[in-house]
Amino acid sequence: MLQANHAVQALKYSEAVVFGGEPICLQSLFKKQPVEQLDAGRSLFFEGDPAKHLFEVVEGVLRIFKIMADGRRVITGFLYAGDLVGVSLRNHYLYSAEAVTPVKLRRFARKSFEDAVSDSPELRPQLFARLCDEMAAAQDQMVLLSCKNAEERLCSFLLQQLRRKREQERATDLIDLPMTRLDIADYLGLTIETISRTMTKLTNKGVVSPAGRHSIRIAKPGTLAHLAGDGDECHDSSSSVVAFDCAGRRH
Amino acid sequence: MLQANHAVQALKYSEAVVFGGEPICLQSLFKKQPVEQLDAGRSLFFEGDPAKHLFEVVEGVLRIFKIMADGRRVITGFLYAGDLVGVSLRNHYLYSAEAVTPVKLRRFARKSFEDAVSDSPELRPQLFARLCDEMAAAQDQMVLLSCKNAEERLCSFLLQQLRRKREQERATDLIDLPMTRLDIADYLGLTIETISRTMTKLTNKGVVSPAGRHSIRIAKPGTLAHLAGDGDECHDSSSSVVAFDCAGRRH
DNA sequence: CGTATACTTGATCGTTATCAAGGCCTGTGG
DNA sequence: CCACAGGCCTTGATAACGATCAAGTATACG
Repeated sequence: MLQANHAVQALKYSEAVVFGGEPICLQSLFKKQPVEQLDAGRSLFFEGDPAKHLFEVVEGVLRIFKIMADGRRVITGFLYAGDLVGVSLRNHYLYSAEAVTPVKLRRFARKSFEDAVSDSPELRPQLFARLCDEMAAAQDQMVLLSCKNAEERLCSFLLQQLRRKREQERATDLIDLPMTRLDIADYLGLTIETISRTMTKLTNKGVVSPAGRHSIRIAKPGTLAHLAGDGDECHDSSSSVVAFDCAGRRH
Repeated sequence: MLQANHAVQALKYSEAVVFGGEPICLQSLFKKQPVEQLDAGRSLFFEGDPAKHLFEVVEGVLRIFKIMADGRRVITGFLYAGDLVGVSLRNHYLYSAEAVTPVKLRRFARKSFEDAVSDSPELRPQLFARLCDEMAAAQDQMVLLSCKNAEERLCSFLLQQLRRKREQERATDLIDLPMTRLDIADYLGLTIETISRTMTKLTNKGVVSPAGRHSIRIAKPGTLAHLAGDGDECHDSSSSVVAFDCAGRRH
């Protein structure tokens, strides 16, 4: 959710100067703010807290999650450098946020942020686009949680990590997983044991090979994509009806 | 998702006239558009289609869904009178939309809508608020799909319907379910058999009593809320840490 | 080096999917 | 008005997938 566009960040910032200090991209808004540090495992805010600030992740990884009445935790997303935290809400945070790794971030007062975005015809569509990306990610996650089995879920997750890595680095097959197995389990709606077993299964199949506890090598990205079960994203509009008729029934 | 605010619709529309034709609420934008009809079961658009239009639901119920590669269907939401369809996207629809019941709706060109909202300092926060509501709904659905068992899921769904009904009608205990069991199943990530069995179980417990195929009486709303397992929405920020420590592990 | 934490593996159980059959509304045509 | 057909729903039997319980192993950190 709220994927990064930080590749063009520096460029946009220089453009901002040209337009008499009017920032052109969302990140440039945060540029003047001091960088704050958050140790691994520390909380940034809690679900239900008054939402006084937004944050931009400068470095590190955050998890955002909800706790159910009986103590079960649902991680609704991980946030990386360039992502914004705390946008999709009104008066109170929708979720809690914690540092997975040591995190560097910039803080922005909610009111000022909203005013700045509201005043700028450049920033508004950018914020809107981010919300839409976040919405699309949320829907993909619903599909995953509704339909996919353990293997498909884990493959989808690994694929997601691989894609993110490839956006910032050419031709990588080594991805790092800074979060724990429990984090992954709570994100995918599974248990740590199932994560562990499925990981072993993928290793035995030769799809991945472990490279330390928080790192993994993707040996067969194609197989991984196939096992993720997203069906190569074939959005043939006319075939939707057909697919509905011969609908399988697996959960 | 995109909950209705239609109670204040008429008022806002009259205010719009005062401000020299500048519409004050999102629905008033659609007021001039002709009402279109869609028979039950017919498609409004397909996932992946170029998103040329937005729609306002005037009457009836829509389902929005995605079809997976193997034909499985995930219903990501139902839309009712006052809801907007097709907002959270960019160039292509994120999901398919079909009429559950005969539907009346108003169409608006995407470009015109975006221009109108972009130009209006009144409309912008309204659209933003709707997106946030939609996001909150999506996250609740993720929690449901991640953690809740069949009974909790069905109770959550029934409670959702009851709340919606009560927003427009005082003290109702009779709700109608225009969608089929298959729709409910695909929305809750279950099968029709499980929906049926759970419904019977709730009937035996005296929590609900069936009133025809597409209608149901909520005999014990309190029990229903308790069984839904949302824990009375107790957002005590300090207790989040405690809850995490004694976290249960059920999926 | 030792301890705590994270992870892996194994055995068993439970919930829900799946397969199968029967019953009930709904709408249609005689 | 009734009979029939089709879809929709319910109920039952069985199986599978993943949760849970339990034990053992590896890794990070003091």
